[in-house]
Amino acid sequence: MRGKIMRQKVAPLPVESNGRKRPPGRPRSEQARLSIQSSTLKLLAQKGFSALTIEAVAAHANVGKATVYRWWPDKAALIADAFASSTTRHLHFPDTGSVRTDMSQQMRQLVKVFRSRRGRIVSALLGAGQSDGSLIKAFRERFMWPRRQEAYATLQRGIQRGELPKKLDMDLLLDSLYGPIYMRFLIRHDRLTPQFVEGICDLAFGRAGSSTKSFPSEAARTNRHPKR
Amino acid sequence: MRGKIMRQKVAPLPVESNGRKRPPGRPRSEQARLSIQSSTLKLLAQKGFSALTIEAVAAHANVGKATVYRWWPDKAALIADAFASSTTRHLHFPDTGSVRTDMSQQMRQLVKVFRSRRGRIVSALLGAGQSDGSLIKAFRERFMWPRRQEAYATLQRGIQRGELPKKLDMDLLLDSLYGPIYMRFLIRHDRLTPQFVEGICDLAFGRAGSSTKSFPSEAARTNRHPKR
DNA sequence: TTAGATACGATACTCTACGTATTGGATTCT
DNA sequence: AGAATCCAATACGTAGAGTATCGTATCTAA
Repeated sequence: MRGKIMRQKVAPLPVESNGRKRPPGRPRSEQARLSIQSSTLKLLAQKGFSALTIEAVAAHANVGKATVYRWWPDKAALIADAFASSTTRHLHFPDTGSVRTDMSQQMRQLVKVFRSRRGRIVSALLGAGQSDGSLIKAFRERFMWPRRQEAYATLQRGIQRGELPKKLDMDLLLDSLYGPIYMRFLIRHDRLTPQFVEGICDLAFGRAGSSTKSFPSEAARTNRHPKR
Repeated sequence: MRGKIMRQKVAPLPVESNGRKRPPGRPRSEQARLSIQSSTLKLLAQKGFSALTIEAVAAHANVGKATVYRWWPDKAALIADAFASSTTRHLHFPDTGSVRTDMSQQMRQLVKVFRSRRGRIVSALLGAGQSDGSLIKAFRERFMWPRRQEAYATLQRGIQRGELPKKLDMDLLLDSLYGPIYMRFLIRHDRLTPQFVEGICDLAFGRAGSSTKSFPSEAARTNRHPKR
C-alpha cells in the first residue's frame, strides 16, 4: 500500500500563472524543494549513486525525511527530477557554416561536461538506469532528446549546404559521432580528449575537414529517422 | 563400515598444480563454488543488479550465506568473478581476408550477445560499474581487453594487406566501431540491428565495402595505441 | 585411530537505510 | 476561528548486508 496517493512527483506549485486558486492549507516550501534538489545533486556528484542515501539528502538539506517522500516516490524519481531540473544550458550547437565544425565544437563541450563534476551525475544516472527504466528514460527525454533535436537541425543545414548527402541516416551518423564518447565515458578504458573528438570527426566526416564538400563516405543513406 | 568405503578415491581436490602440498583441513567444496557462480548469473540475468541479493543467491544455490562471504568479499566481487568465469567463447574474429568483413561479422555477434540473456548481465555489470570501480575494471580486463587484443591483430592483418593505412590509431577506430553499439545498448534510444552494424562499418571503412583498398578516410593516423 | 585444521549449512545477530506513521507546530485558506 | 495542508523531528517495521557461532563433515599428519 502506497499510503495516500502520493501526489505525483514534481508537483507543480499552486498559485501558478494559470488562474487556478491556491488550495487551502500551508503551501509547500519552495525553499525545501530547491534545497533537496541541490543537496541531491551535490551528494550524487560526491558519492555516486549507490552511496547516496535519502536520509543523507534530508540531513544535508535540513529537511525532514518525510518531506522528501511527500514529493518524490523514491530515490530514482528524486534523482531523475534533480537531474532534469539542472539540465545544462551549455551544449548548444553553433552555426559556423560548416557541419563538421558545428558538430565537433558541441562534442568538445560535451566532453568537457563529462569530465567535470556534472559528468559524475550523468554516469550515475546512466549506471543506475541499467536497472531502472525510469532513470534511463529520464536521461533520454530530458537530456539527450532536446540536444538531438538541435543536432538534426545542424545536420539539416549541412545537407542544404551540400556538405552531406540528401539521403542521410541522421541517427546512424549521430550515434557514430557520440557513441565513441559515451563508450569511453562509461567504460573508462581510454582518455576523453579534444583530440579524440577530432579523430571521430575525421573518421565520420572525412579527413578533408570543415567546409569541403567531401561526403563522409556516402554511407548512412537508408531511412532518415523513422524511430521514436 | 565396509560398504561405503573408498568413496571417491577419484581425488576430489587433489594436489594443486604447483608442487605445494594441500593445506590441512576440509578442502572447499568446488560444487558449492560453481553452484554459487551459476546462481549468481541466473539471478542477475533475471532480476538485474539492484534486485540481486546475496541471500537469494545462497538460497538458490543451496548454500549457507557464510560460504558466499568466505570466498567473496562483497556483492561486487561475486558478480565480477561470476561474470569473468563465464566469459563467452564466441565473439572471436574470423579471418576472411577482408578487415571490413572480419570486423562486421564479429560486431554482429556482439550485438547478438547484447540482445540475448547475457546482455542483461553485461548491462548490469556496466551499470553497477558506474559506482564501483572494481566492476568496470573487471569488465575491461576480463571481457573487453581479450577481445581488443584480437581486434588489434585483425586490424594489423588489414594493414598488411593494404586495406588500412599503416599509421592507424587502432583505438580510435575500434571505439568508433564499437562505441555506437555500446551507446544504443546502454541508452536504448534505438534498435540494435545487423543493419546498424553495417551502417557503422560503411561510415568507418567507407561505403566501397569489403576488399577494396579504399582507406577509411585516411583519418585515424596519429599514434598507434600508446595507452593503458 | 586420533588430533588438529578448515570447510560446510544453518541460523542468530547487529547495522544501515528504506519507507511509513505519528506528533506538535506553522502557515494559509474560507 | 476552523479547516486544511505543510513543516521538522522522530519512532517504527522491514529488508538485506555482513559477522559470529554452532554442530557437523572432510581433509592431513602423527
